[in-house]
Amino acid sequence: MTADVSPPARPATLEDVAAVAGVSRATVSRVINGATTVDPALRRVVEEAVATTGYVPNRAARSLVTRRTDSIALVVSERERRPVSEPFIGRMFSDPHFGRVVGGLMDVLRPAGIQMVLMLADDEASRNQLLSYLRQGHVDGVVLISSHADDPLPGLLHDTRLPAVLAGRPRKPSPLTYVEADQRAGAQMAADHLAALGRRRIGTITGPQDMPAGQVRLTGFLDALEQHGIGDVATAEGGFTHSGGASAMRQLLRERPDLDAVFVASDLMALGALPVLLRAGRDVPGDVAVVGFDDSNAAVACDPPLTTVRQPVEEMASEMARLLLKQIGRPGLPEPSVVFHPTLVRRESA
Amino acid sequence: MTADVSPPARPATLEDVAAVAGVSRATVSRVINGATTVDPALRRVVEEAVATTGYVPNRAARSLVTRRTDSIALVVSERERRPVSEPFIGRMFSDPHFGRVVGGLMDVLRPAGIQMVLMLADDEASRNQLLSYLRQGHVDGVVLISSHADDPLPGLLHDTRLPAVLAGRPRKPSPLTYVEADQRAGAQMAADHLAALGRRRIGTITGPQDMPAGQVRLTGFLDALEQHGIGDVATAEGGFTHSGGASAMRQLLRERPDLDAVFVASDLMALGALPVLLRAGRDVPGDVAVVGFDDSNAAVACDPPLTTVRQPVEEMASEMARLLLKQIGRPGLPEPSVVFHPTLVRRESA
DNA sequence: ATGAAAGCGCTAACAT
DNA sequence: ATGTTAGCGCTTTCAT
Repeated sequence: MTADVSPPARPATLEDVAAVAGVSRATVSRVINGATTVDPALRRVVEEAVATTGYVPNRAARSLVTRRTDSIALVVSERERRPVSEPFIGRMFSDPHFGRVVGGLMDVLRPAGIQMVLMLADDEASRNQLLSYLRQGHVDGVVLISSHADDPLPGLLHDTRLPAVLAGRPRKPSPLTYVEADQRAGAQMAADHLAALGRRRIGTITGPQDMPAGQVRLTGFLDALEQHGIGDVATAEGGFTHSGGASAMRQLLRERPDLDAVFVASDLMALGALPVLLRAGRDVPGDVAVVGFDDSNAAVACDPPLTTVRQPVEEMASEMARLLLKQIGRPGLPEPSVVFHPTLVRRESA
Repeated sequence: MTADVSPPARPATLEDVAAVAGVSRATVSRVINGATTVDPALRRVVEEAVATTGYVPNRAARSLVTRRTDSIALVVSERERRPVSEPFIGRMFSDPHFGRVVGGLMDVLRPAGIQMVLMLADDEASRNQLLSYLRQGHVDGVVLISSHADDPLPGLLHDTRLPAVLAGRPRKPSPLTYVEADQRAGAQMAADHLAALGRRRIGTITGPQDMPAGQVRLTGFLDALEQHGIGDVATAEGGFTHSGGASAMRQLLRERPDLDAVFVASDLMALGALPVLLRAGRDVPGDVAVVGFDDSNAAVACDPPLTTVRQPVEEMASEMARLLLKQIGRPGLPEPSVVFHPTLVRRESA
C-alpha cells in the first residue's frame, strides 16, 4: 500500500513537511489545524507533503503547548474490595453493563478523535493517585461511573475544576453534570405492570442498598405498590450480580413460597433468579411473573424472555460523551444534566 | 486537607520547585526520577518543596523528551459489524470476559504507573486510524485482544515495531509474543470427562468458527472424542453469546433429542443453554451432562453449578502486562510466549 | 496570507 | 554531586 522507499527511522515532523512543501512550519501547522487563512494552492502543496512524508502530529508536543490532550478519563469508582486476599474482581468490569457504557462512549469519542483512558479508583490510595493525575491535566475531562452512593469522588472531582460528567445522579447534590435514567419511574412501571396483571403476593430482588440505583429501584417499587394497596413485599438483596440474584431468589422462595410475582432490579440478577424459579417447579409467568431491569441482551436470551424496564444505556453513555465534549469546548459553563425515561418492554416473563 | 493559601492558577513546574528549594531544575528532576546521585540533605529539601508546591510532573513535557508515554493501548479488534443500522454492540465489551482481562491488566499496570488507553478496531478506517496513532508513539506498547482469526492486525502491529502482546496465538504465525491457554487441552479434558462419565450421545455448542478459540475448542473436542470411539457428534454454533447458546441448545435438542451430554465452548453460552435444557424437561446432569469453558463467575451462579474448563483469565492478562512491560524495558528483545494450562473444575452439571 | 521566533515543561548531555 | 544548556515538536503571537 505505502511505498517504503526509505524506512523512516524517525517519524516525520512539522519541519520535515515544511521542507518538502517549501513553506514554513507555521503554515504547515495552519493546514494541519484547518486554519482558514491559507492559500488554497499552498494548502494543496502542504497536504501532498503531509501525505508523502506520512506525517502525523506528535501529541505530546502539541499537548505541551495547547494544554489539551484530546483524551478523557473513564473513571470507574468501586467500593474497596474487602478481603485483600480476594483477587481483583472488579464487579463493574465484569458486568456487561460496563461494556455497553464503553460502547456508547466510544461511539461519540472516536469520531471526535478523543482517546479514552481507563482508570480505577477503589481505595484511598488509588483515589489520590487518580486525582493528582487529573489535576496535572493529563486528560481534558472525565466520565465517572460510580458504584456506591457515598463515593467522595464527585466532590473531589468538582474541586479539580475539570470538566466532568457523572453516570447517575450522585447522592450528595453536586454541581456536576450527570446523565441518568429515571430509576424511580422505571420501578414504578414494573410495579404498575405487576399490579395490572393481578399479582398481589409480590417479592423483589434488590441491588445493593449502598448504591443509588439499588436504593431508588427498591423504594420506587415499594411506593408504587403501596399505591396499589400492596404492602407486604418480601425483599432480598442480590448485589447486582448473577449469583447474587440466584441466592436472593432462593431466599425469597423460602420466605414466601406462595409468591406470584417478583421484580428483579437488574436483568443480570434476573438471569440468576429465573433458573432457581424453574427448578423450584414454578412456571414463569404462570405461577410467578418476573420483571427485570435494564433490558440488557440477557433479557432476550432468557427463557422465557424477560419483561423488563428498558434503560437506553448506550444512548445515555453517548450523551455523557457529548455533554463532556461540550463542556471541554467551553469551560466554566456546566451543561444541564439530562434524565432519560425508561420504558417497559413486554416479553414473556410477565 | 491541603492548605489553599494561594489558589494555584498555574500548576507548579520544575522551575517553581527549584526556586522554592533553592536548587537547579536538574536537581529537582533527578529527585523526581529517583536518581541516586543526589545529596540526601538536598533531596529532603527538594522533596519538601515538591510537597509545598504540590508539584506533579507534566507528562506531555516529559514524554516529548523521553519519547516514552507511560501508557499502553488495549486494542480490541472485532470483526466489522455487518448491518450499519445496528447500534454499537461490541460483543467484546459486553462479554464479561473482557472485564476480567481489564482487571488482570490493571493489577500490574497500575502499580507500575502505566495508563491504559482503550482503543477499538472494527473496520478498515478505524484500523488505519489506530495504526497511525500507534506509529506516532502515543503509547509505549499494545495489548491486542483480537476476536477473529483472520485479523490483519497482528501483522500490521508487528510492522510498527512497537512492543506488543497478543491475547491468544494468532492464526498466522507471528513473531509477536502471545499469552494463551491451551485450548485444545481444555477441550480434551471436557471430552475425557464426558467419556469417563459414560456419555456417548454427545453434542457441542461451539464458538464462531472464525475465531481461533472457537475452532480449536471444537476440533480438540472432536478429536478427543474420536479417541474414545465416539464419532457422531452433533454441533451447533452459539457465537460465544448468551442468547446464541440458548438457540444452539434448542437446535441440538431438535437434532438429537436423545442427547446425554453437551460440551458448551463458553460458560456464557452454557448460561443460555442450561435453562433451555431444563425447560425441555431434561435433568442436568441426570439426563444431560453439561461441561462449560472458562470458569467465569457465571459458572458458579448457574443452577446447577457448572462443571467447566478453567482458564485463569486474570492471571493470563496480568502475565500479558508483565511481558509487555519487559519488552518496553528492553526493546528489540521479544519475550517468549507463554501458554497456560487449563484445568477441569468439577461442579454439579457433569 | 505567510514567516520568524519564542516558548510550553521537561530530560540529558556536558561541564564543573 | 550539582548546575548549565540545548533541545524534544508543536502552536502562536507578532511582524511583514
